[in-house]
Amino acid sequence: MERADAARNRRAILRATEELLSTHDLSQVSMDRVAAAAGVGKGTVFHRFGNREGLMRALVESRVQELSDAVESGPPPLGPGAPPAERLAAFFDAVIELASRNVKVMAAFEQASTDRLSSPIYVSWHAHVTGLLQAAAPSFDADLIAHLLLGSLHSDLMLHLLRTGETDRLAAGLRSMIETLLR
Amino acid sequence: MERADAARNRRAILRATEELLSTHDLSQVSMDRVAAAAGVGKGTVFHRFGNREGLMRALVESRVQELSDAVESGPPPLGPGAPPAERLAAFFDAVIELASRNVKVMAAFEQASTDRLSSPIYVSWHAHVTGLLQAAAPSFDADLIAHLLLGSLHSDLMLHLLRTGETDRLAAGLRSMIETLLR
DNA sequence: CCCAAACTGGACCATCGGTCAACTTACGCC
DNA sequence: GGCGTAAGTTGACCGATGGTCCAGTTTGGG
Repeated sequence: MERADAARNRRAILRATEELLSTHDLSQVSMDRVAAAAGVGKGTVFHRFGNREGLMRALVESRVQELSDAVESGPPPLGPGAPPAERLAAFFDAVIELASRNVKVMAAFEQASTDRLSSPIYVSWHAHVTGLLQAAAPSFDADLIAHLLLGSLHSDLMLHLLRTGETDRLAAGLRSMIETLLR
Repeated sequence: MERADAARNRRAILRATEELLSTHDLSQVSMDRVAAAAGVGKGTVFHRFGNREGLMRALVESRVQELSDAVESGPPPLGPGAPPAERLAAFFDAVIELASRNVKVMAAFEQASTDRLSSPIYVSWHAHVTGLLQAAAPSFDADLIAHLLLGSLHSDLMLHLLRTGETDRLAAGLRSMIETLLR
């Protein structure tokens, strides 16, 4: 069980981190500053989240939960039921939308992460895409192509495109690419 | 003009950095250690390369020069002359080969880099791929697709695949993807 | 040979992520 | 309602890092 004050602090820390990320440059958001902004001691932050990576992962996870639910048990075309090709397209649309609304958070996580490809989120997304790809185009090396497609969501590119408000272009481009691949 | 001793130190520093990267974990390769391994003072390293990013970029550039030359003025299919689709395939084969032989260096550069997409190397590769893509498939958003394809070379994925000796799979997968796209 | 410019080295600095031991607080239980 | 204790909190502290600075050394053109 988590004590009430602990839960309150956890939320305060997450909120403060997000706030700092959205108003300051990533390199300016140190653990000290997060603690100060959240109104807690630095020790508390580490006690709660283990390390910087843990903090950022928790932040990403809080933003990603909704999507995971929709994919696992929501209505088609995102959830089960629709043809694989349509689910794929819907999934990438959804992830791009999510990522563009949270670029800073994603970037912070990537930067703090020692092994992106092993993070639970990446693993689950990769498994999902691989599955759909296998169903839609059995002749492909689905596992690999899934990596390639997911690589498009790297925060580098997202930031680059977001700066000029072109995230629609990314969605459209990826969509047409998937379409062409599966034809 | 660069003085003789300065040139000697520059080479020693680059050699030492590479040596350290190949034998130690990336996080263990600090600027102090590089300086010590090269047998020079830390100040010299910074005087020469400005900062960590500059060091790593110089290292990557030294490894990439050969490929750039081959692309600009070497024999087809890598150099000018061959049909765009073939040049594209040849280019990615070459880059993957290069990257797999220098993963550690690439990873170090990416990690030290504040803005990968603006680095001269990325920019020139992106321009090259965009040009070929435009010629081979005018209906695509070449600029964007070029970003997506180049994203496949991220050191994350390269490291992941290299650990199990699967870089051929990457080359093959990317090749089939390009082929499918241009058909 | 001489001297200005280029280069060098390493002590020094601010800052960072992370630890820890002393202290405080919440809450299940009687 | 009080109480004991497990859980939580804190900030001083630590070692390491990237980067600065300047007093001293070296180089090579005139």
